[in-house]
Order: sequence, then C-alpha cells, then structure tokens
Amino acid sequence: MIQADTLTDRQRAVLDFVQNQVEVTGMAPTVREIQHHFGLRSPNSVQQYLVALQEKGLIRPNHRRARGNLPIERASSGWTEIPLLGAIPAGLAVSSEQFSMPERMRVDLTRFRVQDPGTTFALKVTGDSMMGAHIMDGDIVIIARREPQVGDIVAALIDGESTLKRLDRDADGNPVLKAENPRYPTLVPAEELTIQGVMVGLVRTTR
Amino acid sequence: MIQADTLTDRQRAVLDFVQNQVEVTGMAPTVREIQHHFGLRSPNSVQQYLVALQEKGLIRPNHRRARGNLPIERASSGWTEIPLLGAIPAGLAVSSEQFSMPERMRVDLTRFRVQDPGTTFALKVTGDSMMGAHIMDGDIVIIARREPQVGDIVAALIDGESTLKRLDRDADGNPVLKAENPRYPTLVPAEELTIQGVMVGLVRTTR
DNA sequence: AGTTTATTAGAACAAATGTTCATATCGTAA
DNA sequence: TTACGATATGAACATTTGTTCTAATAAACT
Repeated sequence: MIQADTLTDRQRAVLDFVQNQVEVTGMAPTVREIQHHFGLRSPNSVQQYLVALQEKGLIRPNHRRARGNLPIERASSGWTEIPLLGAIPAGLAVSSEQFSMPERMRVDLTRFRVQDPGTTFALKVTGDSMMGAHIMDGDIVIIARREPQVGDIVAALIDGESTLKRLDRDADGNPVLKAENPRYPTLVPAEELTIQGVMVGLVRTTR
Repeated sequence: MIQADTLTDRQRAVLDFVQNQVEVTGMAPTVREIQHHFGLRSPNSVQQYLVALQEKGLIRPNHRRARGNLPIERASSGWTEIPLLGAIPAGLAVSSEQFSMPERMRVDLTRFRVQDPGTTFALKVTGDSMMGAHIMDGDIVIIARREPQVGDIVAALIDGESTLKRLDRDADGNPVLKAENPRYPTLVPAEELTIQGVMVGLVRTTR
C-alpha cells in the first residue's frame, strides 16, 4: 500500500509523534506542538515534514484546519457508530438527520465490507420469523443500503412495519418475502415493496 | 455513571453532532463548525451548550485548544483487539503470548459484558455441529474465560481438538458435552474435560 | 407578577494556528 | 565544483478559533 521505507528518520519520528498524540489525546497535534516536542525554534521546520508526509500519503491533507494533520490510517479505520433501531420508522429516509435520537452502537464496518457508513444501520430482531436462517430473537442485524439480490435477507417495510425477510421470487418471477420459519406465511406484496436494506452481518450477545 | 437524561433536546443534539464529527472526521468540530451546522448566527450560541456539556461531564474541558471539545466517552472506549483463532491449539494456555501470530479482530467488548480483554478470544466456527443453537459455519464466536454454567455454550478441548458444545449434565450429574445437532453424538468425557471458555457473543458476516 | 432557564444574537478581542518568504548549513550525488 | 535534498531559523501574515460582554426573547416556574 504505502511504502513507509522511503521516510527519513526524522520524518518517521514526526509521524510517530503525530500518531501517538492522536492515540493518547484524541487530537492531532498543532504545528507548534510538534515544533516544541522536537525542540525546534520555527514552526516552519515542522511544516516541511508535514508536506513531505502529505505527499507520501501518510497524513491527511487538510488545508488550514486546526489540528488537521491526522494520520490517514485513522481516516480509513473501520470503526463507525451506526444507529441501532428497535424498529425502523415508517417512510425511512436514511438522512441521518431524520432519526431523532436513536441508540447507537459501534461496529467494525470493514468486517462487514460496508463502504458507506452513513446509510448503514443496525436493527434489533424481535420474534422468531427468521429462525430458519439462524437469526434469533434479540440478535442485532447490520443493514446496509444496497441493491438487494434474490436470496438476500432484507429489512422490508410492510404495512408501515419493518420486518426481516428473505427476498425470493415466485413462479412468475415476482418478488416475494419469505419468512424463514414454516409457521410464518410467505408474503406477496400487494402494492409496493419497500426494501430498506440488505443484511450484511449479525451480532449476538449471549444472555 | 452519567445521567444524560438531564440534557435538553438541544444540548443532546449538539453532543450528538460533536460525537458524530469525531467519529467521521477524526476531529472534534470547532465552535463555528457547530454553529454553522445548526444555522446559528453567533459562536456564542454554541458556547453555552459547550459549557453546559462540560459541566455535566460529557465533554472534555480543554481550555483554549483548537478542536478541544472531545466527548469524554472517547477516553474510556471499550475497543479491544482480541486474537481470532481458526482452531484453538492443543494444550491451550491462553497466555496471549503463546499464540504465534494469530489474526486479530476488533470488538466492542463492553457489548458482550466482558471485563477482562486479556483472556478473551474469538473462535471461527467450522462445521454445523451447533446449528441447533443457531451457530453457523463461518460464524465468529467470542469466548471469555469464566466459570462455565450448565447450559452454557463452551469451547472445549477433546482429544486435542477444540470444538464448540453445550455444557450439560447426564442423569448421574456428570458433565457432558452436547452438540446442538441431532446428527452429532453427545460426548461423555472419558478422562478429563478441559473447558477453554464460555461463549459470550457471536459475529456473523453475510457472504 | 416576578424569576429563572433555555435559547439566540451581535460585536469584539486575544490567542492559537496554518502558511509563506527569504536564508543558511550540511551531506551527498552528479 | 555544482547541484540538490534534508534540515533548520526568523520574521511576518492572514485566518481560524476560543472566549467574553451585553442584550433580547420565549417558555416554564414560584
């Protein structure tokens, strides 16, 4: 990916310091904080390391923002907070502003191969309609907004209520929603079928 | 811990925005960035929310530092890296040093109510012997070192090989290991029963 | 009625901060 | 030698940013 071997000792030292400060304080250091740490007498001495590290793609180019010298590694970290919903509100519109104040949970989205954290959310499963797919009551399902394929497990909006179903097609090729439990019927959407997202992962906590 | 219920809607909205910005950009927002996000026309409008949040211990008091309004929650984050094992090596001894160089995965251990990250590990499930407990092939199971109870799902060492089983007792009160799949036999340990840990959680990635 | 609290606004200041220009030293490569 | 890159200094500038003071409005509370 990035060959850090082309760094000079000094450049590496600066990068290490920046990374460490982010780790410890939660903030990237200012130019002058770096300056003082290395006992330099001009902020410009630091500036040159920063442009070098930026050119080598190790530090985020963040023009004129205070404490903007973040190591890129951090930028591409998979950690994200996503809303955790008991039940998806009708109408949806995952505008992130819409949700008044849902609980949030933290996940490593890279694990679930999700690229767009903004439209991803978690859904707490209630009921046993998906038991056949080994999804239990109380499980938390990670839902991503993407084009559903036949066979995907999807969060679908039916009669204003959101449920988890497997997307399938009937003999005529029309989309139907199958509950993975023989005690529940397969649903044929009467009018419209609103699919809110596709399941990409699951998190279970043993009680 | 912290009673966030004493927050006004507006204060909570500000806190949410700050937390979200930290999560997304890696930097806490400046006063004016918050100001513009909420469409306020004076930085002082924001300032009052910040002092309120600081007094309530929700934001780090960071006098006069640019982007110093970090949520305190960040300091005590529950993120941990634990080893992810394909199969637990015989003999075990979860000394964390023993494993040559296992893959690692990141989890929010607080979610699984684990207090000791050092002795916690993840185990990739192979086979369908626990299908009845809705644990599928490919699932990753979080295992904590704790005293197993009857009914717990445990990682057990049998004949030098590690498998996932449910701990149960037979008619005589002796511990037995039950596979949650009728096609697999219940195991009565001949000599000794080594239980490596108790399942506290599960993470599944949909392929 | 008076009082408090939450909210917003406007103006202004001082400090913090990123950036640029000119200059100098040292070691190495051409 | 000359040229160049890495390293360092000093001065200066333009924003950005945190902070403070004063003031106004609306809602809730006493």
